[in-house]
Amino acid sequence: MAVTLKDVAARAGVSRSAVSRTFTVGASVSGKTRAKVEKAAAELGYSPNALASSLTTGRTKLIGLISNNFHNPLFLEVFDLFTAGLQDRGLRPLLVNLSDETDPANSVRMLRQYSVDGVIVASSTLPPSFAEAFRTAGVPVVHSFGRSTTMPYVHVVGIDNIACGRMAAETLVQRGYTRVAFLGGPQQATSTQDRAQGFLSALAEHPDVATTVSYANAYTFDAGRAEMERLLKARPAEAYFCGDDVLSVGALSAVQDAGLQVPGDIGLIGLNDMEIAGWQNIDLTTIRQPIAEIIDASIDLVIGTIEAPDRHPEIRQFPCRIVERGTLRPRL
Amino acid sequence: MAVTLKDVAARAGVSRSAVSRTFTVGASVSGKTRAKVEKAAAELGYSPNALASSLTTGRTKLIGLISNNFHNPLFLEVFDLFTAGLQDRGLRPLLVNLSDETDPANSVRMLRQYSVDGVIVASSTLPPSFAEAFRTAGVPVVHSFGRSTTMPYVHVVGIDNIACGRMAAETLVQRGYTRVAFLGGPQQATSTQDRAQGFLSALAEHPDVATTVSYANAYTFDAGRAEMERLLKARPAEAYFCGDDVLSVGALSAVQDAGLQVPGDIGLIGLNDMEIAGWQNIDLTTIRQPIAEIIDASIDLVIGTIEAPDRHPEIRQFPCRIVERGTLRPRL
DNA sequence: GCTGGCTTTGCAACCGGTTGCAAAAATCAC
DNA sequence: GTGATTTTTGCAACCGGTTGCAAAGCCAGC
Repeated sequence: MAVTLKDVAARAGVSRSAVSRTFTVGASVSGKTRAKVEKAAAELGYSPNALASSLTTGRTKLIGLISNNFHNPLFLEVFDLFTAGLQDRGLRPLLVNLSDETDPANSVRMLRQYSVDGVIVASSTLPPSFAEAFRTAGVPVVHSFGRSTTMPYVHVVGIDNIACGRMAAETLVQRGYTRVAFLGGPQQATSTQDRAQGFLSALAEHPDVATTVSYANAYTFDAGRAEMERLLKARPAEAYFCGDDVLSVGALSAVQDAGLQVPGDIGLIGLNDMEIAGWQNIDLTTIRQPIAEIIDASIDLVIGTIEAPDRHPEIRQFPCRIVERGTLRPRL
Repeated sequence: MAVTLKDVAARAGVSRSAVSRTFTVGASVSGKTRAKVEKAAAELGYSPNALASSLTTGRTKLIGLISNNFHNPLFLEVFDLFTAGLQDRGLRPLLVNLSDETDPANSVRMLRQYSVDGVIVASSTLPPSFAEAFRTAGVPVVHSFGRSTTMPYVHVVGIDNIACGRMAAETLVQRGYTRVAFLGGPQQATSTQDRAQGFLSALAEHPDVATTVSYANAYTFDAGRAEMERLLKARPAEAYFCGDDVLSVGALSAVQDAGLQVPGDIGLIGLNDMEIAGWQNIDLTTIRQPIAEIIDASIDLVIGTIEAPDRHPEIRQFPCRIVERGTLRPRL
């Protein structure tokens, strides 16, 4: 059915090696045979079998892209950038949806069966141990949007969540809010833990500002809305730093439905700057996470590690910045 | 580095075939050797190389998942369901982002290099010819969310866009609107063409209802908003059927910003029922597209075609239904 | 025309598996 | 225990490529 190396060799009247060589860059072939081979290949519609060649070269150009965030609109942008970025570099993403299953062993095994050259774990909620399982199995791996530890065992690319928490706190203080709160995502998510820590530690320097903390049980609209509804029953804070943008939008809708004004009665600041945050009927003030840079760096790191497997684990953190929109009152 | 069949065979004291057989279901192995092999495999941490075996079996269990919709939140749900559904059936999605490149030849070549067992084209904007290129190349293919023609050349799974247009029209008439409009997506998208056709043909039976048509230049928030802003400058219709949900939300935001009430002054009905449409601060009345069914059917069809390549091209259409929310006034 | 150096070519082994076939082993019937 | 039948096993060839190596081809210089 499919046309192979042998067919082309026969047609071109050369050896199989000659054909193989014309399709490997940097191999030694004379102009004459190359021409013959290319002609035959074109006539037969031949294109080399990437999988077969991977057997000997040890490279499949397949990259496992693992995520458990299939409900956060930000991740559509993430997938867009990852797939486009990998393609541009001649790599192919093998997508793994981890939503249900949480056992890393399974994913490790499966991705090794397909001998992926490397793995990118794109998640802010998976524990570091997940990505580490790949390293242990000898697969180059980078954890994107992960938590940075001081002694990383794998590459981690992302933002400084503690600094973001601090940035949110300082922004709220600057805007003159005196009763502020953190509305986090699930408490076991490292991203939420770090954001809370940064937020609280910055506010510790402002004893005049009252601070509270609570957690939604997921990074979802419904969870954010439910938690905010709960908060509104008692005396709410003047401004909330929400764990992420979807959560913020959920909270926003609860506030509006309660008949309160944003940012007049209650201020909100999110984190991520997903596309939707800029939609004029959402118009969420938020902290922008530079996902394009994070993804670029992640791809570069995974490629670098494929080429030099013993490369030392690296942390790459990208600065975030506030995107001013309509859910926080202006600077005093 | 990696442990292979040979290593296991040596350790278990059997031939390579014996090892291969214990890992192929339905092969003839005695309980005794199977035990020996499994023990050795476990000790060595062996798992078979799927790519190597694909060489002889001709099956990679790789499915190309091609899309150009990386900016429509609906497609995050689509990717979620596709990846999960494929995984459940032991298949792996090789994701292809077609956003920039539009030449099918390239994708065909690339996916053949990776000898995918089949291809799913998930897009409502790509022309039928795109999916057909795979069929011509001998690759099992199904076009999900595609246009159904009477004489299909490939499997097409989706909804009846003409019927949806008609459903929208009839709904608007039932609600007592007398000046209605279609606000389509890009005019060259087959989905928009069909929805317009259904909408207009149904309204042709209601000569008392004034009907207009216009098109946004993309299925995006900004395009929907821009087009609605333009429409609001003249005397707008009483109700709009928008090409899809993102477009609707864009239009919605324009209407609200103009100080008009929805559904009081202007009614809106979308199509898709993406998750966000149900968010309480969007609360979009829309026509629900049963994506889970569509995706399930797509996967079944692609598997069926892998098993029986000469299978006749099939059309599978799933019924849509109205999801009542807050952007259309109630039935009179 | 011959020698030496460099390039090109084909052979054959190999990558990690699968599988048809025939021999060996186990099972069965008597 | 014997012969016939069935099951299990290993050999060897193959899937579609790559690559080290040595032979062949080429060209320059003398």
